Amino acid sequence: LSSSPTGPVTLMDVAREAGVSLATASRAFNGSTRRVREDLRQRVFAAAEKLDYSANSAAQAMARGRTNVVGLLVRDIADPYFSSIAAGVMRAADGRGLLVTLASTLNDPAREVEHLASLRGQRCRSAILVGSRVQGRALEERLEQEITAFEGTGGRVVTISQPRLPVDTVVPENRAGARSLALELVALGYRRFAVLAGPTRLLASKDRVQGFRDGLAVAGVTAPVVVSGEFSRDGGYDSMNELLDRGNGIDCVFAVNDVMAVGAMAACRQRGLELPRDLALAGFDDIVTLRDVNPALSTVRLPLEDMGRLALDLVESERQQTPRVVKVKGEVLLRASTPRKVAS
Amino acid sequence: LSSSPTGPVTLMDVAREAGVSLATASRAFNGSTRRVREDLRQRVFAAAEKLDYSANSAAQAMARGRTNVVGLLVRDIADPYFSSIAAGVMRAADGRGLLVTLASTLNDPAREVEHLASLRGQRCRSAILVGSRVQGRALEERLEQEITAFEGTGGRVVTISQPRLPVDTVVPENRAGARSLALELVALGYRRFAVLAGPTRLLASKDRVQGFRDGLAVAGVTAPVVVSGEFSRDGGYDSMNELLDRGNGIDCVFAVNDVMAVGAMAACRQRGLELPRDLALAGFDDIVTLRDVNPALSTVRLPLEDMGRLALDLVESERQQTPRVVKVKGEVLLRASTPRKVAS
DNA sequence: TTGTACGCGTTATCAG
DNA sequence: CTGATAACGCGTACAA
Repeated sequence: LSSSPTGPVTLMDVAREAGVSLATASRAFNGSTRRVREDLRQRVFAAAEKLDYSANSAAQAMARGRTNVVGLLVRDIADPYFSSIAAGVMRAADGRGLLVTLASTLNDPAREVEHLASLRGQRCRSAILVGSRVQGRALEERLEQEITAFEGTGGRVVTISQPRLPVDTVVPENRAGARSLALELVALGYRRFAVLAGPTRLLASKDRVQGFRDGLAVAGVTAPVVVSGEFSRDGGYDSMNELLDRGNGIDCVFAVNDVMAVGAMAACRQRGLELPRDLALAGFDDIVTLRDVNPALSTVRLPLEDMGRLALDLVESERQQTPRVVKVKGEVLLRASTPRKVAS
Repeated sequence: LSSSPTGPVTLMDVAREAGVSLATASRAFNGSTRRVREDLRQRVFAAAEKLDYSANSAAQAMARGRTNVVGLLVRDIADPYFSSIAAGVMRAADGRGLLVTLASTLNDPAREVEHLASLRGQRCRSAILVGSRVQGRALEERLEQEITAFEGTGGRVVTISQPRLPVDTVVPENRAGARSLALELVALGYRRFAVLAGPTRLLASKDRVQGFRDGLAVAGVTAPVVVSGEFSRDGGYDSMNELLDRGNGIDCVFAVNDVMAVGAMAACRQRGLELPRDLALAGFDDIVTLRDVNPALSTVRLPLEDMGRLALDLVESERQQTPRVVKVKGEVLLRASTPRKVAS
């Protein structure tokens, strides 16, 4: 070989090997419109191939002022809600030749800000924040400030959540979905409802509870008993236990998300309650896990993967004057966990 | 303010604001051992805070020759096996102040190579390849070549899989685990086994099948019927259907991983077969999903999150002369899906 | 201890 | 269409 393996091979090496200038080599790869003579172009490619050249994207990032990586902030990648969305984002990113760097906030809004700052340092071209916004003006302000800083470096931000931030947002229709669900459950014959809610500060939870309440009110049914807990499987498990301990004559439970519902099922199972004979149960999201849960769980379906793709499309599209909002409908799915109620 | 918002604020801006030289500002942040006078140090930090400075990591990467991002290659982030490992990696990375960029190979070994090349371009400090190696010398050679190139840029590589590549590896004891499982199942009274295997080229599948075979042989039990399919839920579903169509008198099925087992359960359910009454079933991995599957599925537990952490520790530790192998034991977990068999 | 100056690998600008 | 050459933001010998 003409070059000894002294560190990584650079574009300069390729240029030398091809007998062209650095500039020409650069243009051969990413010159706007074919402005390089074909034979030279070929020579450059051949040289690159031979030397096993791989462009240093850090250097490109510096020269261009932007990377081709998009940052993805989720609460917990092991949660199927987030991992499905992540899969959607990654698939879309892949199609555009973008890289995805992932960070988990682990339920801590402060970490969300920290990580976003870190992504800013990386000069990510864009960031996708997924997960419910929380109440609290102080937190929100800190985040807004960081978003401004992020955008100041030329990056774009989008969220998948409630439209509380001045950025493009993919919004699941939590309220409307929960409302529809309530109506359908009433139509099935249920009358005494309970809701397993998440933390009160979580807006997604709040919206779903409210929507469910609305639906019941419209149907003229007694307001539900509400138990609050963590927005997780264990939260659902604990809340269901708490509910059962109280021992009121509930006939249908709505858990504000599927992971909670699934935890609630475990609680029932453990206490010898049989679903849906002894109690009906519904969730929200339609996470993939549900395919394998018994009895099949009624829920409000959100197109998780699509939402991820949508978010990436948004963040890669031309910036608009005012923040866009893409609403995503929830589809009520009635399954075995909420059969039509027979006259009691 | 003293600076107008002309693009991102650089270290230069901070230095100017603090009234020190660029070098001093740089050292204040990452000078090896306190070589900067305390008061200057404070001034620099104050200025950085005021200007909301965030170091441009692309520039740092160039100056240093390495990034603080580790690449993570998985088959599919929506698969709980991979998302649990990813969670472990990310948690560990977080503790070290590292960023994680994630890529999915989507079952295509060629994409694995492509993505690794892409990570090389990013000058990732390290890459973690998770997912079973496949048979095929050509693919392996291409991958080895790319690994060499990756390491040529100063990066480190580790795999979580079979130790086929000349890099540090976290190795689940597939064979021993499956062997133990077989022995325990025989001890429970089962005699006529079937195995739902993955693609024959997948080494993890191959090892597990072989281990299971070994166990049965040791116990003097007839060799199992083997059905091969995809290494996924749908693969398990299809394979189980195929098995049931054949209609031989199997009393216990071993699916080589949990997602396949879960697919197999769905197939049984759909055909009106009741587990474990009509058939016993066991899987491998102990993915989190299993918590919510009914009946509880017997399996061989792998400490997925720990494996992710282990991999990161390995890849961030001092490089050794010869590739290290960290073996991870599988723990047989007998649950409701494989009850002690009553005399038939 | 602090400051000056150079280099990292690319892109982009401006002459040829 | 091609080739010098100046940025890009930071780390770090080297000099003071």
